[in-house]
This record gives sequence, structure tokens and C-alpha cells, in this order.
Amino acid sequence: MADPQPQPRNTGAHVVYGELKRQILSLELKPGERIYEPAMATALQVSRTPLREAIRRLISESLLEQQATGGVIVPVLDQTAISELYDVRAALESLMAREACANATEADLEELRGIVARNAALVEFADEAMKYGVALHAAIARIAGNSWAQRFHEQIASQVERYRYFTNNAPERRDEALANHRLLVDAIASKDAEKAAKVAFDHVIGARDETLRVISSTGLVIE
Amino acid sequence: MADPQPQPRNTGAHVVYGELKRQILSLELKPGERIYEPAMATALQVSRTPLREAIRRLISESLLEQQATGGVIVPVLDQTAISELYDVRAALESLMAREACANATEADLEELRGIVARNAALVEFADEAMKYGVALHAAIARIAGNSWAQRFHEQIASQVERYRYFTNNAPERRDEALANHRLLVDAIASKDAEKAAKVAFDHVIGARDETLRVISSTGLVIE
DNA sequence: AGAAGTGTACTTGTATACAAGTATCCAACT
DNA sequence: AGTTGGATACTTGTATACAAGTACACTTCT
Repeated sequence: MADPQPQPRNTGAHVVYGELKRQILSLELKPGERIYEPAMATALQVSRTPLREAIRRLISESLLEQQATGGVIVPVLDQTAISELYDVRAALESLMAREACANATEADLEELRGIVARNAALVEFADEAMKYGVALHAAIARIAGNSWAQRFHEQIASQVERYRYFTNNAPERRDEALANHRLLVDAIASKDAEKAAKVAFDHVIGARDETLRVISSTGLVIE
Repeated sequence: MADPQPQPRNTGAHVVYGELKRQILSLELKPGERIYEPAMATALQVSRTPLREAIRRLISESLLEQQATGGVIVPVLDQTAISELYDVRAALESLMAREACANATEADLEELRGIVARNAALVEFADEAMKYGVALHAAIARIAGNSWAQRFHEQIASQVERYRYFTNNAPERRDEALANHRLLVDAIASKDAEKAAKVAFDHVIGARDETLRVISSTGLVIE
């Protein structure tokens, strides 16, 4: 919704963009792998022109990386990036929580409470719990109504997606997240912007530390 | 430095990108104006291919706008956007101030103090004062070392640049900014992350409100 | 054998030709 | 006169052909 291309005019470049993005986020295209235009173009059944357009767009989102030598590669996964990403995400979600305080109507609050309630009911199921966590953040973003914050947040979310394989979903983590979500919605309901901002910030920082802990224990991510 | 294209390999598309960006930020290309590829290509002495590459990149930075009908226009100036931009900027600068607290060496602090001192000495000259304000933020961004925050901050700065014509530089505003800068550097020096974050946030919010006040009084920006 | 130089194959960047879709303007008809 | 239809000119999207630069491998010379 905050996307620069409001309605994806069904052009070949857009299709290719979506397909490439999917392959990158799912790690189907392996980190460090180089993209050769002619081969990729034939693989995707288009000419180099729309493919290049898609590649350039992905580079601008750092989902591909232009190398100094001239080649284009899928960015490698590294631990520093995760920390930076979560920090920026914390700042953005904190801001959106703050702005949601100013804008939330009673209907909005009901929506938020409903999401948390469903989250609570399904907290024992990892994937469901995560889905409602995402839904809550999306709802807050919508209520906040800051298109730039939303847009940057979406870019951050795409980046984090690549590391999803490494994030765990331990039950105690889900309980903690649920508690934070309750606190957050309460703060928004009471129009306490400072508190909402702080709760959102600390919540994401907590997720960051947990993710870093898990990743360093597996030792799978390089650099 | 946080740019997706590390070294601008001297390709035509990059030159065109820089030139178009310059024209957009300086309002040489007027807000609302449509870009026709063939005409612009001949004007810039390149073919449509590198021009399109530059246009797409500018669209991804919201310095150009793809319309639903298919045309590309220079985005119009609107007051809501300013408010959103400053809010996100506040969140990002707040984060960078926080992270600068954790990372700043004694040499870094000396650099910050030096910038503020020069700012103080030249506070009566509007353009110089602004230059040092920018330098301070740039130094803090470097010290914070969060490439994503830097990158988003640069995009925000580009956007705000288009509204520069409307921002005033009243002497009392400059004094206030200088005072805030002193507070900010002191907070960073004392490693008080929470305070630094709050000072940076409030500082930018203050600038936002002042800018909005000036713009609404001139009544020049539309929509 | 090792190093250097040359040639070949392949990469990306650019120009141009072509196709498809859209708006505009004029004319003809109701 | 207003509206509708069609033809034309122009837009963007795509494919392909071409140019320039780079890396690699092979050969040759010391």
C-alpha cells in the first residue's frame, strides 16, 4: 500500500520482479550466488530488458547486490545486518505505535483487541501465533497511517524474511510476545504515546536479542 | 556510503540518474510535470534504455511517481508528506543517537564538540549554521554505524530537500537548534542513550512543527 | 617449469527496431 | 448540436542487435 507502484500493472517486469523476489526470500536463490542475465532471462522466459528492470529494482531494495567488479549477486547473510535491521524496525514500530495512539478510533481498538484475543487462543500453535503477530503490526501500521514508515518497515520485513529459517518459535517466546502485544494494545487504548512507543521498541529489541542468541548458537550464518 | 550502488561505475544510466535527481530536487523539473521518455532522452543525449533505468530507480525512491494510467510524473508537494517525513526522520535520528551512545569513542566526541563549536561561532550566518547542522547529523549517523538507518535517513533527506525553499531560518530557530545540538552531544558524551534518543526525537519534531507553521502561513504548498 | 602475452568467449551496457495499448481529434450520424 | 465512431499519432513495454570491456585459458617464450 505504501509501495511506489500502486497497482502492479501486469507487465512482464513486474512478474519477473515478483518471481525473483520470491526466489530470493525463500533462499531458492542461494546467498552469494551470482545472477547472469542471459541465463536468468531464458529461465524466466523473458528478454533481458524486463529482467534488468526487475534486477535494478531489487538492487535498490538490497535484495540483490551490485558488485564493484560489475556482477550482481544475491547478498550473503550476516549477523551484523540482523542486528541493524531489528534496530531500525524497533524505531519504526515505536513511531507507528506512537502515531497509532493519536489516530486510533474505538473501532480500531476493537480490531486490535480482537487480534490479540485470537492470538491468545492460538498461542500454542507456532505458525498461527506468528500470523496474528504480523496481523497486529500490520493493523497498527495502517492505523498510524504514515506511508513512509510503512514503506521502510516493509523493506525491513523483506530483509528479515531471509533469516526466517533461523528464527525459533519457542513457546515461552510466544508467551512473552503475547504479553507484549497486550501491553502495547493497552497503551494505545489509553492514548499513552510514550508508553506505547517504549513497549513497541523494547518488544522488537527483545525479539532481536532472542534471534541473535539462536543464530549464534547454531553458528549457521556466516561473515 | 549506505547506497546500494557502492561505487558509481561511470555508466550512462548513473549520470542520467544524478542529473535527473538534481533537476527534481532543485524543482527545475516542476512538481506534477510529466516525463516523456523520448523527449527526455534526446534532451539528455542518451537513448531511452539508460534513461528508463534512471527513471525506475528514482521511482523506487519516490522521487518520481508511476501513475495508474501509465505515465511518470514528478510528485506534487503536499503538506501531509512533510509531516510524515519529519516523523520518520525523528525516529531514525533518535535511533542513531541511541546507537551513537554505545559506539562513540573519545575521538568521536571531540569531533562532535568541534562541529557544535563551529556552529556556535557561525550561528549568525544562516547557511553556515545549517551546514554544520547537517554535518552534525552526518557525523552521528557515521558513529552510529547502522547502514539501514543511514540509508533511509538519506532518502528522507532527499525528500525534504524538495521543500527546502519553504523552510525559513529565523535567528531564534537557529539558536534553538544550536541549544538542542549541545544537549544532544552532551547526552551522547554521558552515554545516556535514553536521553540522547529523546533529545534527538524532540529536536526533529520541533523542526517539523516549525516547518509546518511556516508552510501553512505561506499557503504555497498544495493538496 | 613458470610467467607473460595474446586471443577467444562471455559478460554487461546501450541503441534501435518493433509491438501493443491509449488518448485524441475529427468526422459523420442521430 | 451533441454524441459516437473510427483513424491517427504517440505513448510505454519488449526484443534483439551491437559495442565495449573483462576474465579466462591457452600458447609461447625465457
